[in-house]
Amino acid sequence: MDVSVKGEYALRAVFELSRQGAPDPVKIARIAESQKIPQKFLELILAQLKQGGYLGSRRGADGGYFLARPADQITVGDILRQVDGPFQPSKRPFENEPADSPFPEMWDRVERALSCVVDRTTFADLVERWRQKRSKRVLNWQI
Amino acid sequence: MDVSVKGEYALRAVFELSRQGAPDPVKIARIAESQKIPQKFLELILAQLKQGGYLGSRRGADGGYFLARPADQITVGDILRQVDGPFQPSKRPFENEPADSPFPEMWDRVERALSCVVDRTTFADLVERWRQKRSKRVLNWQI
DNA sequence: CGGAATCCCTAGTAAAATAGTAGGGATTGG
DNA sequence: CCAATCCCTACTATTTTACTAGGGATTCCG
Repeated sequence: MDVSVKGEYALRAVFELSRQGAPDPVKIARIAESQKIPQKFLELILAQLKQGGYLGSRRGADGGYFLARPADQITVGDILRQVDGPFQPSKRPFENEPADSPFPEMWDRVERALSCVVDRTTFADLVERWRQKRSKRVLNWQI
Repeated sequence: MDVSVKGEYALRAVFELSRQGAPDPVKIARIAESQKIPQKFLELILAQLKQGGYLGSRRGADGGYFLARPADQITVGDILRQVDGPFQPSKRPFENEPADSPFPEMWDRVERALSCVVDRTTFADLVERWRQKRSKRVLNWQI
């Protein structure tokens, strides 16, 4: 029931790209630094996200990665499934499980509950919440 | 986001014990057979569940395992946490994460959503649903 | 056009987790 | 006493995780 480090990194990277908002590409090196992610590892992750259609890229000097679609059309669930694979509880039923087992139904509930959060949280939402938190902090700091 | 095979085995074993209802101990060999679990592996799992206070046991001929408390006071979440450890999303925040990160809050939501299912589903519930399903099947079979 | 900066692609790898197996010792009921 | 059962420790093969390494392909700039 956990999320891999790779998944975390992927979320952070997409968050970083969403935060910029700008359409100009951001370099891997910059994402890696600002989110404290090993650069070479991040390269692999970003390639995977591009392959999933979530990111685009440009090579050469002044190249980098960018969102392939607006931040309000990419969800946390999209990214996690792309890098960590599907949430497994749905892979049920178990091998030669009797038809009257109560577990598949429960796993369905679990998956729906999970989906309610991760498939409804877009990166636009995350950026908005982040901005709100930050403005509160600045307010406190000014008092 | 998946559940280990060990976790599945643990759930099935406790379900099997709950289904019997009887207070007399059930042998490991019997649980292993009826739920298709490698016996020696199951021994380890049951020991762990006993150590968590969910099961009791008796040795010797006519020994076995039994629920340490009523099935309506053991939840799926209890068992999963005992054998697979705590659900990791709560282990956030990430190392030296900025205070305004939007992720910890999201992981909290995820955990609450998960908890709503696994910590509210008792083995008494599972047995009840199983009985209902089975009675429906029998009904169909009789027509 | 040259060359530097960037992404791209394949491979390898150390450490940890997973899913067991093995072998015998301690208790208990008959 | 003895057979059946749980109990305990250790070992192990396989897979997954979290990276690292090295160079190739593009693109922009001057």
